[in-house]
Amino acid sequence: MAETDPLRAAMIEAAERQLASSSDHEIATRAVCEAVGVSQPVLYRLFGDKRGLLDAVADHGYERYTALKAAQEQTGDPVADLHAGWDGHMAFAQANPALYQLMFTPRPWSHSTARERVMDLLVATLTRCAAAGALKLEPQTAAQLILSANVGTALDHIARPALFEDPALSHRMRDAVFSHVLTTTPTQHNTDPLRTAALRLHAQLQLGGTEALEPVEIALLQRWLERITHP
Amino acid sequence: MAETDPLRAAMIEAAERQLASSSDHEIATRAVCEAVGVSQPVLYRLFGDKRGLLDAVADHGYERYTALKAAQEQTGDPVADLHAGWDGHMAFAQANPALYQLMFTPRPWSHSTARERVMDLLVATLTRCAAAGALKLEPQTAAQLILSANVGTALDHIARPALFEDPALSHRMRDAVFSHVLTTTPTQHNTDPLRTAALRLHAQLQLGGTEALEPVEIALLQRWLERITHP
DNA sequence: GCCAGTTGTTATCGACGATACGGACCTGTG
DNA sequence: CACAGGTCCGTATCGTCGATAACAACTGGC
Repeated sequence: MAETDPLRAAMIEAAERQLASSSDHEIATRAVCEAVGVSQPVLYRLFGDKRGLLDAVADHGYERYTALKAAQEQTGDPVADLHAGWDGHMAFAQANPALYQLMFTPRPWSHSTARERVMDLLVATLTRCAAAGALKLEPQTAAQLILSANVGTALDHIARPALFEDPALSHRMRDAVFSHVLTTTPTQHNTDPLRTAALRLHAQLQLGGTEALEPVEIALLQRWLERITHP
Repeated sequence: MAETDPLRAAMIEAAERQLASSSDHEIATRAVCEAVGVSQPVLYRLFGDKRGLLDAVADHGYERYTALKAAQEQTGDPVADLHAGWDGHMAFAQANPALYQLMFTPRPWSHSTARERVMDLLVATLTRCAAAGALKLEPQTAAQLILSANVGTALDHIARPALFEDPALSHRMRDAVFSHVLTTTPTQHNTDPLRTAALRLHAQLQLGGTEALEPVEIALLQRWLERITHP
């Protein structure tokens, strides 16, 4: 899964540098090739396309994104991790605005999986929240809400960077979405207790599994729990 | 303010058509000129730049946006109008995905005022909500929150258009933000009543003004109210 | 040793954004 | 009517870009 071809990695990093320093958030294949001392056909053999190069840059951005997150998450309290995750997302957008737009802005032909992988990261944290009984929704739905709000806020901040100086707006949005997604107190059952219990068990199974049941039985049980929690 | 030059308008519409039908959300100045039967230098004299043309297309998209909104708002209940505004925004994004991205995605060199004007429209509706005592925040802050969430959700839907078929996600986001911005019931004072009253008076003055005070006095009063409502 | 696959080069193509230049057209003045 | 000034548009062209064809050098396995 890691990058093995050093030339490929060098071109990706050169493209990323050029993307960050270009005024119009664009890159030129020629300049990328010059920066690493090879000729154009090399790029097209490695990435197939300029789009392929951009996809690789976006996927590489995901590595940087996870590196930034791995340094701050997993404090034991999944809800606290969730808050830190939101702020880390905003910090990443501020530090790499062009790369951020490449990763999170829709491109019609993109084959990059960066956004999906960020979603998976978020779903993992949310599943831990659900296991603690702190989640009102299914992790998948909650993740879509949180990520959309996070991206929308970050893009607004990128358009007017002065907003980054005052985190009030970002925190307001964060609280608005989180209060709609999380239970006010971890052990409170302010909705249907059956549904809450089912969500919690589903998350626990997702995280740790169990030795008491066969894998097939677990799979069926999970589908039953989804039928309880979904409609 | 309206478009007077028919040639300019024709080029904008041609560019918009080409933008909507292009697979990569790009336009070619040559093709736009061919579509209206003129040559390239005409475009550069009218718009100065390709960026200028795109800015004009974005601003023209704002006209279409307001036309869609004027047909459905102003039902007397400003909160209902606010809900319809959110759904109308999503419908606009679904109907014109490429134009939507041009209008609401950050472009480093853009001089388009489309997003600011959409903000102004939203602030106007929110001011009516504040006048009805239904707003917990200043209209400006609430508008930033709502617009960012709306854009984030719309971009997510554009990236995966299947989401448009089920409005559940969009409505969940809408409720999350609105419940953070609006009072649960219009006459309820669930926060500092002084602050709420000040917000309400500020909005009323913003909307209708008064004959009882001189303009200078009103201006000073508004500044006092802002000092009350702000921290 | 040789052949196939890999890896890189040079040279080139077509499309694009942008511009220099010249000519047609209108307009007002004598 | 003739003519000068400005406005408006087309022709031709430049430099850059993404992409590819054709060819050359290296490598490993039988």
